[in-house]
Formats: sequence, structure tokens, C-alpha cells
Amino acid sequence: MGRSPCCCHDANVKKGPWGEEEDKALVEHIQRHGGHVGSWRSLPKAAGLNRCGKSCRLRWTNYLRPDIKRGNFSDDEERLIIRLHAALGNRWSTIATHLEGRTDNEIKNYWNTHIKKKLLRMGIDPVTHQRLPPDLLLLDGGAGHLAPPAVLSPEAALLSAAASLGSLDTTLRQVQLLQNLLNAITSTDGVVAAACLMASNLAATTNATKNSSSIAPNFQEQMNMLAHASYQLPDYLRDVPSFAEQDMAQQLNTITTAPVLRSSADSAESNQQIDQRCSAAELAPAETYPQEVAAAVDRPMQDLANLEPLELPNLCSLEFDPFWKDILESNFSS
DNA sequence: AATAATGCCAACCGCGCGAAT
DNA sequence: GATTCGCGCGGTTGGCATTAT
Repeated sequence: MGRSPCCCHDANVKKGPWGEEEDKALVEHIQRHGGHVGSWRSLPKAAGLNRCGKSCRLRWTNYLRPDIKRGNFSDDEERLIIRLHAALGNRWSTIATHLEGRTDNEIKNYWNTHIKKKLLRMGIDPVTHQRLPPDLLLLDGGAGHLAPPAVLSPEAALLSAAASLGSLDTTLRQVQLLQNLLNAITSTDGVVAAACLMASNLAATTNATKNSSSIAPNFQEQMNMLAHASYQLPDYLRDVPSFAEQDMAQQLNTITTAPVLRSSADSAESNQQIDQRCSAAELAPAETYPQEVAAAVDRPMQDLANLEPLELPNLCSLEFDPFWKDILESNFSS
């Protein structure tokens, strides 16, 4: 037969917040054993605690461990978390290994309560790290309320782009081009998403250049972007696949060579190392995309000089915050 | 001042994987 | 080989603190 049962299902073990005496007992027990826990299962009894071993482990790893760094997250840590999340997703424990003194629980909480909201308010999807379509941007002045969740279909994205472009005949041809493009590439979900993004980006580009006589190059740029990279990603994500693969390889080899933020003094160097790792990858080759895409891109562009001004939601005031302004400009400058 | 709404985070829950039996 | 558990993980919750009305 297998092992003996765990204490966690015992109704008599205490749950809920830890008291000072319990903390003291746990810390002293671990210190008596030279900082080595051994078996968490047997620890509560040995330490004189009426707790489940699992509860002891959580209390120690998330709160009592002596190397835990308390206090607010620095800008460097925040940037690193964003970048790591882009590469690794919700793998909080892996992310935590890159930030010395921070626990997975702490990072997870910080992400959910701070960073996620900031990204949303900036118009960035915190899950995909891609720019949200205009329809899903959060409106400033809404007392901080989030927009209702919504899913924008490719067709809706195109309609949105069309509406944003106004009713001029010349723009309809652009939208028709988008439609053709979409029809050609809807066999791949990821590229559909890219088409959605491009449609929204087109709308944003239109807004940005509403007083310019040279919108056509911008549109061409959007087309090229889709054809050659399929996604418009923030700079910090452009080489994420390589970064993620490297991280996986690291885990497989159980080699902990990843940069760790040890102090503000050498944090810049650590970030530089990450930059180097991220910049090692290359964009997907254009030939991996259907020929129809290339054909669409090669069509002559119409002059869109007389476009109607575009009504788009305003981004929130975070754009004027130095830290977030830096991220916005570096990732989404057109 | 009272109440409601929201923010925050420590702790819990349940699951998957690998190890022990 | 089958069974059972320890451990670690990500998701969720409960309750206190703070802010808004």
C-alpha cells in the first residue's frame, strides 16, 4: 500500500490567520534544524503546531522566510514582471525565481491588483500583451471602472475599422482589402487575431494621421506588419518565443543562469542580460504566410488624404506618468 | 458620522506530477 | 504495476483596510 494519510484532512488542525506564537514556533523549529525543513508533513508535530504541513509550508515560503523582501515593487521589478509574464504567462513560481526576495504569491497578487489594471487602462491586453482593439479600450473619467468584457470577432473588428475610417469611397477599398486579407488567412486562429489587431491598429493610425496627407504609407506599413510578423507586438514581446524557449531549456537543464535582481545597483545589468536574450530571436519568415497575403500587400494603395477625423476613446492619464509613458512610447510609437 | 464600495493580500483549495510504498 | 501521498503550483476566497458616497 501507499503512504500513511496526510494531516490536512484532519478536522482538528487549525486553519486561518497565523498567530505570533505559531510564527515563532515555526521559525524556531526551522532555525533549530539549520534552516532545513525536511518533511513538511512531519514538521507540525515536531514543532508543536496544530497546523497542516501544507499550511506551515505556505506560511514559511510566503511570509516567514528570512530572505523575503518586503515593501513596494520597484520600477525595475515591475518592468521585469511585465516582460517575464509576457514570456511565461501565469507561471508565477518561475517568474519569482527571477526576482530575489519576492514570492510567487506576492508577484501574483501584485500583478492582479496593480499591473493588470494599469495595462488595461493603457489599452494593452494583460493576457496577450497585445494592444486592445479600440472598442475594448477603457475610457478615462469612468471613475476607474472597467469596460464590460467583450469579444471582438474579426468581422466586428473590420466593421469597427470601417466605421472609424468614415464613409469615403477611398476608404472602402481599404476595408475591402482588409476583408480579402481576412478571408485569405482565417484558417489560422493566430492570424485572425492579427487581422483583428491590424484592423484596430489601422483605426488608430488613421486617428494619429488624420491631418496628414500621407496616410497611405502608414496603411502599407500595417500590411507589411501583418505579412511579415503576423502580430503587432510591443517591443518587449517581439522576441518572446525565443525567451520562453530559453526559459524552458533552462528548467530542463536545471541550470539557474537566469538574471536575478539582487539590488538596485546591478539591476540594470540584469535587465540588460534579458534584453540580450530577447534580442537573439528573429521574426517569423514572410514565406510562412499564404501567398494571398503577399498578393494583397502588393496591391497599390489608395490616397487617403481626405479621411474624416476618427473618434476614438482617449487613453487614460497614465500616458502622462513617466514610467508608463516610457513603456507606451517604446512599445507603441508609430 | 454611517454605510457601501473597492482595494488589497494572506491563506486556502484543488489539481497534476513525481516519488514512495 | 498499482496505489497513495508529498509537494509545488495557479486560482480563488475571506476578511481587514481604505476610500467614496
